[in-house]
Amino acid sequence: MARPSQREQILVEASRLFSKKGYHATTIREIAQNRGILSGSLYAHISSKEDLLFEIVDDGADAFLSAIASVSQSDRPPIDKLRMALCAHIQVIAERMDAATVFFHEWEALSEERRRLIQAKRDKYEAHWNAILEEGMADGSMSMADPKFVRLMLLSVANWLYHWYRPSGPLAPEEIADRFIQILVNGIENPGKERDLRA
Amino acid sequence: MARPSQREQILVEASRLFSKKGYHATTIREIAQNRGILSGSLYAHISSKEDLLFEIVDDGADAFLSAIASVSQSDRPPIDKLRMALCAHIQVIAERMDAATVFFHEWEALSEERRRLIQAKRDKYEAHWNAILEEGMADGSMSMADPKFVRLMLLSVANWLYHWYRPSGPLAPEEIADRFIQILVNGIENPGKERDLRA
DNA sequence: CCTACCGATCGGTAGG
DNA sequence: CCTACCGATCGGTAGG
Repeated sequence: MARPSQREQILVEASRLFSKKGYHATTIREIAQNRGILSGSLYAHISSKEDLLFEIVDDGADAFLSAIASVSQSDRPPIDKLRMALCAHIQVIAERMDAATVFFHEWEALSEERRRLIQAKRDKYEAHWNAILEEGMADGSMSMADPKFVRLMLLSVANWLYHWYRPSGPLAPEEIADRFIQILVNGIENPGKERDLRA
Repeated sequence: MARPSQREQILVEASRLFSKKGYHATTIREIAQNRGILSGSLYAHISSKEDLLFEIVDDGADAFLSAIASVSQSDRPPIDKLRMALCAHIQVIAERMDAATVFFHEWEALSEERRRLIQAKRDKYEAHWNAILEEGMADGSMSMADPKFVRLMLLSVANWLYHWYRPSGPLAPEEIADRFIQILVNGIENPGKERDLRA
């Protein structure tokens, strides 16, 4: 990787500020100042503040999509795919916390046309998860009354990471994924104790 | 309930706009206009825009806390408490979607002092969940390697609701809670198929 | 990338 | 609750 261009560095700085303060609360003067230039000079590299937001959010959507695409294409058993998909999702967030925060927090600030574009990528992403769960039901390795809620549960847990994950924390992304999968796969009820006897 | 005061109606309108457009993107002129008055007249009812945000967020925190407090105090079995706590959480969000969205999305826009106040209430809320899980482990009805992650999973799922729940949707809060609890309690692995044989 | 600036709009106030 | 307004700041541009 060559040294990052000024444009790339502007994007990194915008991600940082948008994630910390929010899109609307961040001024282009702050972004410019932190890059050592004046606000007017920003416009030699970008054409509008919203373009900056769109590029961050769209890059994020692509990162999630390409991570799960490679998992979907593997020929591992479905429960392994589930673990790999969750791990990949967590890694995307872990490696770009700022962009992930902007992705979940600020994508609705985009114009309607661009919002639709991002929504389409989100739909595509969810479809990958659905496919993994359906495969698991088809081969008998998974059993669930409501796959839609399992997917919702998985993505809720995976997405919520942007609220609490810290790269300096004690657990690597793989370990976090393992713990969630273990809970989800086995459940929390103690098999030694019959539920029906307690009611 | 008597007719709501102008102040209460301003809070409702502010919740609606803050949740839809974000705190910083909402102007006090919009709030005033939607209440049929001019922006300057707002200040007869509130003292600042941030006060409006704080009141919404703080009311939300109190709603979550009082909902789980009544569950904690009941003498039902821990798994029932889990279901009740999740149901109560979902109901708080369902009954005040706008405030819940502002609570999760905009609380970081508060001043540091007020942010600390809200954080303290969030910590207290999490402690209630921990207590329920610990009770379940103590009486043997639940079994988990990592209670911290079970709590994280529960709260991730519960909190993510503000992204997708719609009061007009097909499922009542209780039904949503039931489906999540069923997945979490029983797990998704098909007991008829041994995991170790597939590796 | 800077100088110099624009029209618009922001949260908020004084005085009634 | 209105009239009338404030200082500050916003995103963005023209011309170099």
